Amino acid sequence: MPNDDADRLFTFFTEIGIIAQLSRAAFEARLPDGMTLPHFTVLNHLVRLGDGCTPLALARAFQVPKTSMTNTLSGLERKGLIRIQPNPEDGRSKVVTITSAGRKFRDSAVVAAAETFGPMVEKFPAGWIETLTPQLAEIRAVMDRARDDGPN
Amino acid sequence: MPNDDADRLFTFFTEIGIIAQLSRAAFEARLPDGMTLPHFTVLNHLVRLGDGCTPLALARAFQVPKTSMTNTLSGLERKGLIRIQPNPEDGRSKVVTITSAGRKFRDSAVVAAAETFGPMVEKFPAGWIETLTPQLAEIRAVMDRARDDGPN
DNA sequence: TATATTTAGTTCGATATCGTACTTTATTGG
DNA sequence: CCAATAAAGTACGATATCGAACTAAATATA
Repeated sequence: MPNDDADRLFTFFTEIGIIAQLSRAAFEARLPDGMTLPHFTVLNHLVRLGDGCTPLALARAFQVPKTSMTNTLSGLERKGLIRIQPNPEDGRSKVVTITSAGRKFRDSAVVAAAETFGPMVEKFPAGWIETLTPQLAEIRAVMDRARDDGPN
Repeated sequence: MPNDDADRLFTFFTEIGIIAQLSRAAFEARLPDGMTLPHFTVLNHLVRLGDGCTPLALARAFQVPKTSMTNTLSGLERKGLIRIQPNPEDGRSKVVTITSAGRKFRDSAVVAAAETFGPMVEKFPAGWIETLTPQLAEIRAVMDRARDDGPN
């Protein structure tokens, strides 16, 4: 790879990183007390894609180590936003379900997100989000595959 | 903001966040021992934009709290990759300079980056990086401005 | 000039992240 | 059926991140 290509790539990932950091900080600033973005993200996933998945499935969905997911889930359970129960179909694993308090919290966080990002998005050029998102999704998919191939 | 818009926004930032996470993990896996992405990013900044800036300037450049920058810099100094000296022009502040070991390290990390991202980028659709990067930069600029306006 | 305010940096404490190693349960191969 | 291996989850330790409060130095104000 020529050096210029490396530079461009690096710039690209740097922009991605800074946007991720800024959006996370902006969103978390609106969240109550000890709640973090991962907490909300998990609740959102449970609402949108359904209950009853295992901790490991969640860890894979968000590309985090399972120890990180253990920590996130225990925080949510401590706050009464989810329940973690033994999996009747597999003694090794558990099943995560969202509580009604969890649903309520998620809904109010969606409102918070709207308030955080609403004023911002009005200033983005029209249609960018719609065209960028699928492109980013594809880039993500490529990176996922590269990762699955393992480090060669 | 309608709910659909909120959803789209959320999806967008989620993709951004996952790409940031994947790229960081892929890159750090190539870095020796205790080196992190922020370590490299600071060295890269010193090489590309020049030596002799203050810790606070670096913290602002990367949008991190100054306490985080203190930690990053002390790690780099411990490894002999930078020097931190008193600022002769301002008794409160310090001046950061990169050592030759730091330069050498940065150069080899650039190679590592090329090896990490080279095989990946070949699989991205041609030209995407070139068109996406300026768009992301503009989105980032909008978010920066929104942040500077402060919480209203 | 004397005091108040602002600025740069650090220290400290709380929490997040994540790798390693472990326990428990399932699955596989003989 | 039994041993070997794999898989799910957790405990633990190391480090990163970051907010609050602090110190020291510079600047503003009276």
